[in-house]
Amino acid sequence: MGKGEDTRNLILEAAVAQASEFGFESLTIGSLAERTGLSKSGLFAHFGSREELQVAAIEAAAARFTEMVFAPALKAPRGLPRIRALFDGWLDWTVRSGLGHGCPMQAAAIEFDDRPGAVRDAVVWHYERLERELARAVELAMGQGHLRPNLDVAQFVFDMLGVIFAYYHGSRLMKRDVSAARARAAFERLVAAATP
Amino acid sequence: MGKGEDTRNLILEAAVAQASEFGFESLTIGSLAERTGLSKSGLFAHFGSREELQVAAIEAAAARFTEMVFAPALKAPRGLPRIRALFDGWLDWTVRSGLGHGCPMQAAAIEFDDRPGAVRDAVVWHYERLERELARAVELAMGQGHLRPNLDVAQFVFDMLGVIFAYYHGSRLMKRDVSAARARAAFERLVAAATP
DNA sequence: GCATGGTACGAACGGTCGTTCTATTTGTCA
DNA sequence: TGACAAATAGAACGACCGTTCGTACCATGC
Repeated sequence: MGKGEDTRNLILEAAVAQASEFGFESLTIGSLAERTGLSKSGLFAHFGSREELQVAAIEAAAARFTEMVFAPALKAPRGLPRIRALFDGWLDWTVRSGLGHGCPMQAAAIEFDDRPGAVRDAVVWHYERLERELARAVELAMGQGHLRPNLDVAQFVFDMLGVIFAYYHGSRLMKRDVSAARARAAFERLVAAATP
Repeated sequence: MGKGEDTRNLILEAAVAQASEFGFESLTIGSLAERTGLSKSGLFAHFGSREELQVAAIEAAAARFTEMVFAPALKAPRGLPRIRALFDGWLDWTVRSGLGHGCPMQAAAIEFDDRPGAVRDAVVWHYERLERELARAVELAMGQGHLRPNLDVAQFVFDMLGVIFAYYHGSRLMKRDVSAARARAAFERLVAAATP
């Protein structure tokens, strides 16, 4: 495909980085044009509107998450090891992605949770997919006998999300180095309560 | 004090409501002027800058949280009942406050976690206070014998925050009615693991 | 009843916003 | 290489941004 595709990907890379630091509301045509060295109209031509640009940035962030967290976890043996790999990868995927600032998906989730529209729909869609995949990994672990068979899967996913969110809060806002250790401790207690 | 104080409070009430729905980045002089029926310059005169307005809105939101969550919980007997009161009040304080949209403090936490400045400082300050008060309540419960004496207080606070954040995620973004029940179940498991 | 000072208004500033046009450059393929 | 399409630039638009300034209102204390 043409060179337009490359430019588009370059723009989205810059967009995800900027959203990680300043949120999706900061994704303006002008600031992204300056960041990428394009003209406003040249950049705009790749997307029909600002909203489409934001949606594309969500998709790009989700793709990066899949690549950085899910794909590596699939290499771990199914069951508890894979769940651990998911959790570990989830904790620092933004840093390993070179984003170095907050998780863009969570930023989008907060920014758009009360704003109906295409962006919100995209965020919800990706979180549903994420939680579904997570639930599937838990069920696999139950099938392997790593987790007890009467485990409430949705509750386990809920609890695991809580640990991640508390970690983001502690590390990104409060800048506490101890947050990673706290998150791992919480996760281990969660697993211990779910083993047969 | 004069009528200026009243107007200022009216502005801040509108600001907190708007931040609950659209975030603190949406707090523009123009939109708030229209919302309150004031002129732009008339509203602006109450604050030296937009940033000061945002800080004042943070303070107002924090004051509302104290009034709606902490103050009622202090009426509960110290120990576990008070912690339960804090948790219950925390879950739906925005609804009882007439905000009806997301928790403004969490929105501010995400929006400003990577943006140094007065707003971020205010957010961090209030979360530190909140977690300190929470830790004090836990210590009181340990003193009462409701929680085991070797409990890791900071870890308990971390876990409790996680439950709250997971609840906000489930109820505000994913619009799942079951989130409150999941949050209560998670909290009860947390308490059960912390009792002597 | 009148001065005084806090309170609000209206107009204007330079800048940025998203978006729309029309050119112009650039890349691709016969 | 030449033709044609894709990709980018440039200028302009109306709207809104935060902020400043000069002026009017209006409540209060004498």
